[in-house]
Parts: sequence; structure tokens; C-alpha cells
Amino acid sequence: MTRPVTSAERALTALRDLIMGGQLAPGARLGEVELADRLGVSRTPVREALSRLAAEGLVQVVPNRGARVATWTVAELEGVFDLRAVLEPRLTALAVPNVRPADVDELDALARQMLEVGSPGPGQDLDALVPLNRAFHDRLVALAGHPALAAALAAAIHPPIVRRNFLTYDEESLRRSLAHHGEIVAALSAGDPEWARAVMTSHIANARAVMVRAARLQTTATATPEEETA
Amino acid sequence: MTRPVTSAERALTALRDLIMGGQLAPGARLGEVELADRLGVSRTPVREALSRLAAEGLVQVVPNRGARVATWTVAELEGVFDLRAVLEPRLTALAVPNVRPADVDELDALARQMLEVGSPGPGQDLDALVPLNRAFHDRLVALAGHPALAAALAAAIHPPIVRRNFLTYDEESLRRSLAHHGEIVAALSAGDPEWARAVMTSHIANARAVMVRAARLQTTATATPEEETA
DNA sequence: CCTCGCTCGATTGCATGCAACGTAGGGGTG
DNA sequence: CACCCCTACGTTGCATGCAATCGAGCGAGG
Repeated sequence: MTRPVTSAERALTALRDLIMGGQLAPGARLGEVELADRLGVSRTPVREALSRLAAEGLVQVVPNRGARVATWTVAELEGVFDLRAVLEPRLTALAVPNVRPADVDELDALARQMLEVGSPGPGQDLDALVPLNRAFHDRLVALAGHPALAAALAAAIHPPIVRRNFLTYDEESLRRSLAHHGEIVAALSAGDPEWARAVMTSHIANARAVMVRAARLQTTATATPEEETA
Repeated sequence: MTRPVTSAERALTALRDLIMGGQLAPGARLGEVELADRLGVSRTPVREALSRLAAEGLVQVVPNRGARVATWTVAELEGVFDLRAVLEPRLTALAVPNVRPADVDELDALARQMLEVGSPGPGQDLDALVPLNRAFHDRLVALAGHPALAAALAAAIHPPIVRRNFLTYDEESLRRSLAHHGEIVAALSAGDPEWARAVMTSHIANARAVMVRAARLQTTATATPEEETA
């Protein structure tokens, strides 16, 4: 979207990417000076970024005790997907009347790209899926033209970090997920809100099953969320 | 809840109250030095507060051009109530199994107080309704035990500013609204999630009608959102 | 040996100073 | 007369310094 011009915004997006990308594990300490050095700015923009990330729910800040990457329980994760299961299908249905042919083409291109880099084989690149998936869903959010719903979704989704999604998908679930994207495009193209809603419902349910299973495994595997920074 | 201890938090809540209370009209300019003087702190905590309020959607910040109180259109306001109509009934139903007798008593007390200060007559004090109403709904949110839903709701509700709610209620709608609170308590006490959900749905629909009408009148009355600060 | 209190180091919170950007007004030119 | 540029002011963005707070480690007392 808009290129970050201020240092604070760069720090914000950089930190967000670092967290969403897994370089900063949940529970990891976020020292201001360390981050400032790492990002090549002073503490002020770092503080601002941390503040805003705290508002988004990605980090937890305790006064005089610093910031840590937010953690979440399996129950919270399930709650997030419950919510997505309510909001995203609605949003998708809302998008239908606003979709123009150019939008269909764009979404179709994204879906095809995801199919390309996501399909098993030599060209598989799961890391490339993350931005594509995000672009796809963001596009849908924009097409829905419903700022309040967008804000609610953003607030709900951020915490759980969607990143490990594609790294934890088993082959069958991933294939389903990729197929859903294409089917959503088809429903939009056909102008059928109920179809679109139904596919998105399936899409979220599928993702929910994968994520919850992965979270269960993770929490049982790593007893204590240690101070991993790298 | 937790008393704000840092200057930034005080500035945050002070600014939020100023905006929600109507002292800072939508579109009003928010100069850092002016606010700093007004709140008796330096610009740094003010900047932090503005940043977080921007993340909440209460103010809009444009780099190098300062912050203004966020404005919203009637369509956005309607969107917010659409969303509340989906989320709050669910939330209320979720709260039902978690409600303990003490909670019922507490909510009942709030509902009765609101009835007291809200009923027409010599003791009517509409300004007192705002914190009571907020306490009531916050209590419900807490009882639902669904952090993601709470976050989504908070993100969605903040922008439209609930304040003028009670100042714009006509007598009949206000009576209905106050009655709803009591009925919600009854539904919770009876342990009937469907009842609770239904009442909350009505509650939001009623509020929606009032707010949208008020917003229509307001926007047609004030052509341009002038630089009102007081 | 365990517990409590204290001091020191490290980190955060805030204020202030300086540089950069944006805006408004006036003068000059086409 | 209209338009453009250019200068000056006000404001924001960021860096840095200093005071306050927190936590760890150590020593004394029970």
C-alpha cells in the first residue's frame, strides 16, 4: 500500500514482520535499545512502534518492565477462528456486489500464483505463500467496503499470527485451502454471495482445524516459551 | 480497572475521554504542544497517546501534518451497528454459562441505577448514564470470556463514539433501552442464552435506529466540521 | 539453611533540543 | 490580472540526556 516514510512506520512494519515471520518468538523480550540498534534508529520510534503493536495485540507492554512478544493459548486461538468464521464469510458476501472484472482478474492471478508456489513439487515455496495469502484476503477486505468490519477483523486476527499456517498445513489441507481461493474467485465472478460465503466458511474451518492441531502440538512440545530471539 | 500510572496512559485516557465526551469535536485539530500544555506533560507522552488512539481509530494521523479527531460517515456508523448486531448478541449468549449469582446482582444493580438516572423526572442525569452503560457492557464482555471477540468489538465500536447516544435518545427509545438492560439481566439469571441473545439483538437495533437518525440530523445541520476545540 | 532487606546495574519513562517537512503569505513575472 | 516561486513561520519527527523504577545478586539475621 503506502510506503512507510517515517522511521516509526518503518520500525512498526519491520517489527511486525519480524514477529509475524517468526524471528521473534512469542514471549521473547523486546528491549528498546536492542531493537533500536537492530533497526538503525533511536529508541523513540521504537517506543512508538511497540506502543502501536501493543494496541494491535501483537506485543504486551508492562509499564517499567518492557515489552514482550504476545503469547496466546489454544483457547484464544480457537476463539479467533470462531470469530473469523463469523466475520469473513459475511465480508466475502459483502464484497460480491462491489467486485469488478478487473478485481476478479487480480484475485484470480493471486489464486493461481498461490497454486503455483503451493503445489508439491520442485517449485514449492511455502514462504512465498504468506504474502500472497495476505494480499488475497486484504483485497477481499477492501472490496467489502466495510471499515468497521475490517477493523474488527484486523483486531481479532493479529494476535494469533497466521504465519506458521502454511508451514503446518498437511498436504491435503493445503490443497483444499488453495482450491478455496480459486472457488472464491469463481463465486465472486458469478456474483453469487451465498456461494462466496459458503466457500469462505469452509476455508476458515479448514484453516482452523490445521491451526488448532498445530498449536496443540507446539504447546505440548515446547514446555516453556524460552527467550528465543533468533 | 487498573489505574493509569504513567503519564502516557494518563494522556491516553484523558484524550480518549475528551474525544468521547465531545470536548474535542470530530475533525478538530490536535496539536501536540497544545495538548501537552493542556494535560501538563511534555510532547512525548502525548505523541504516544495519539499514536495509540490512531491505532484504535479515534484519531487520524497524517505524517508531518499532525493529528485530527477522526470523522465518520453515516454509512460507517451503520456499518458499526451492523457489526455490533452480529457480535454483541453472540457475546451475550456466550456469557450466559459463565454468569454467577454475584454477577447477576452486579449487573442488576447497574441496570437499576441506569433506570434511576435515566427515567424522566427531576433526578434524570443523562451524563451519568454513559459510564454506567459502559460498565454494563464491559461486564458482559468480560463474562463472555472471549478475548478475540472483545478485541474485535472494541476495534469496531470505538470510532463512532457512543457518547451522544443518550443525549439523542428520544424518550421512548431510551425507555426501551433501559428496559433491555433489565431484561438481559433476567435472561442471564434464567440461564437462557437464546433469550439473552434476542434481547441484545433488539438492544442494538434500537440503538442503531437512534444513532443513525441523530447522525443524519447532525451531518445535515453542520455543513463543515469546523475547528471546534471547546 | 532459608528468608528478608539492601544495594547496584540495567532498562524504561519523560523532557528537551534540533533538524526536516508542510503550509501560508508576499513579491515577482508572464 | 492570474500564476508561480520563494521565503518565513509553525509544526512534526527524531535523537539524546536525565531521573525513576524494577530486578538480580549479595550479605546479614533468624
